[in-house]
Amino acid sequence: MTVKALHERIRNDIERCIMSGALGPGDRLPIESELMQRYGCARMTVNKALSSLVEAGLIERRKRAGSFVSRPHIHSMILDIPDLATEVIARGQSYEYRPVSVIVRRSALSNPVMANLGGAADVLEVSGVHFADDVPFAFEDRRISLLAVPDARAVDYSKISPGAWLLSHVPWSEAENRISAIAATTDVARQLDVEPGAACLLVERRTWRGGVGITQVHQYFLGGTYDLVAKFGRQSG
Amino acid sequence: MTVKALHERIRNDIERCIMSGALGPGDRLPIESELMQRYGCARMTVNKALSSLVEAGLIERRKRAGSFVSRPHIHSMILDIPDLATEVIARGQSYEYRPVSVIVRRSALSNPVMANLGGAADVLEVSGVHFADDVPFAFEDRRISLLAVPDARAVDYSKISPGAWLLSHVPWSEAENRISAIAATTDVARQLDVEPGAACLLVERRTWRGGVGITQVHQYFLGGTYDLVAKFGRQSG
DNA sequence: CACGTAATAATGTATAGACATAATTGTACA
DNA sequence: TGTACAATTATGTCTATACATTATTACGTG
Repeated sequence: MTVKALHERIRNDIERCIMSGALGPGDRLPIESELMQRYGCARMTVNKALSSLVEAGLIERRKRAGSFVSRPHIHSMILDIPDLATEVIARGQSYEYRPVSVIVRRSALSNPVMANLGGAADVLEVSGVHFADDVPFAFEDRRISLLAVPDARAVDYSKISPGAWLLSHVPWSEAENRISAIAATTDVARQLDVEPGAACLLVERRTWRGGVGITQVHQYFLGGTYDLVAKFGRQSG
Repeated sequence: MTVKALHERIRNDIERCIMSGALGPGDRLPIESELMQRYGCARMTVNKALSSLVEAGLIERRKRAGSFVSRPHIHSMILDIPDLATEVIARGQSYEYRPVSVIVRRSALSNPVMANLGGAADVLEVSGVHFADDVPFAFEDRRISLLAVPDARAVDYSKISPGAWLLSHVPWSEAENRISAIAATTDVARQLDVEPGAACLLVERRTWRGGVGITQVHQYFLGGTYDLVAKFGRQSG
């Protein structure tokens, strides 16, 4: 796969130097006019390559001082959050979601959980279990703002999981995931058919669209049957 | 914080439209020449703004067709992995690392764990416990390739944790994290001073530099005392 | 009607030059 | 000696223009 554009070639050249360690954190890059000569091109072309590296967090630039390879921060990595149904099916297993309960709760402003989902509007509470080959592997407990997503009320969640339905019907702009480990409560344990106290991976996700809360969900994954993978090239923060 | 550059202003204007939902996935943006007129600037300026949005994965552009808001993929998010010492201290607690064992293991190629760390070279195995206010909250079990990092042998790990030492002495280019929940083994439970079977968050991290394995670590966090947060603006891929 | 070809509309890349901005370095003066 | 100020250097932004690329649309002929 050859790179055509000159600015991309320049970018890739420098990126390779950084990735291979030939240029380490803090090292200074050649100045624009030197790269300009080396590649026999205009300054704007070099500039585009370097700007792209800045956006990617690979280098930092200071006026009068020059361009420098930035120190990688371990703090931010790319986390892959696969779609449950897709991943299970990709493993050659059958996937199914079975709702446990669906209720509409009149919102009370005093409830802090609700405040996130648009204040005084009603909230749909849907809980259910995800199965792989008819074995439960995740229990989820979700709240959906009926203010933001009135259509969610009419959906038949025995046909489609609320996550899948939301993903394909509601555009969203921001999300936050919190990942931790907890011991299964009796409730969760019963749904997942394990002993209370078994280790579970808990993913708490909240989703917004332009500042308005759409949904929040607690997903309890059976320890060992599921893991999240965060791959990483390089990043600055 | 006012944005100075015009291309950034244009970029932010459009970004806000997308984030607020005024422009939804699939919607078409004005063509360059229209934005050019609207902002009274040259085409290259508009182009820079739009290119930046492409790099950020917010929009996609097709020749002759135009620019379109891209559909967000839930698959990749930014995961924040804080530095343990920094985070504990930020909470106003005291931080300490105490090594449990440090041994040099002659590598055997047949051992698949070793293969990752450079084949036939020796490997340093360091395990220890992280304390917050003298209470253990994480146990870690780490292997360091002495081929990639010969200096690691001479470090006094009762003074500095291997993670902290590596971070400040060894540049790296790639990493992978695998996150899951497990029940504490008797070994881990003893180190963390909990009952065997207690829920733990397990983070397995592997780090490379230009394809050469540097270190791999298993970190067991006491369930509940620690969680990872993945924030998210918008991403495509 | 089908199909190949030309016109067209949009983005993609690149240039050369201009002026702005910021940080460092050097110099001159108190 | 130290400090204020000016010169220098490297990046930051923007313009106006040119030509390349590519997908769509329109057209015209067999």
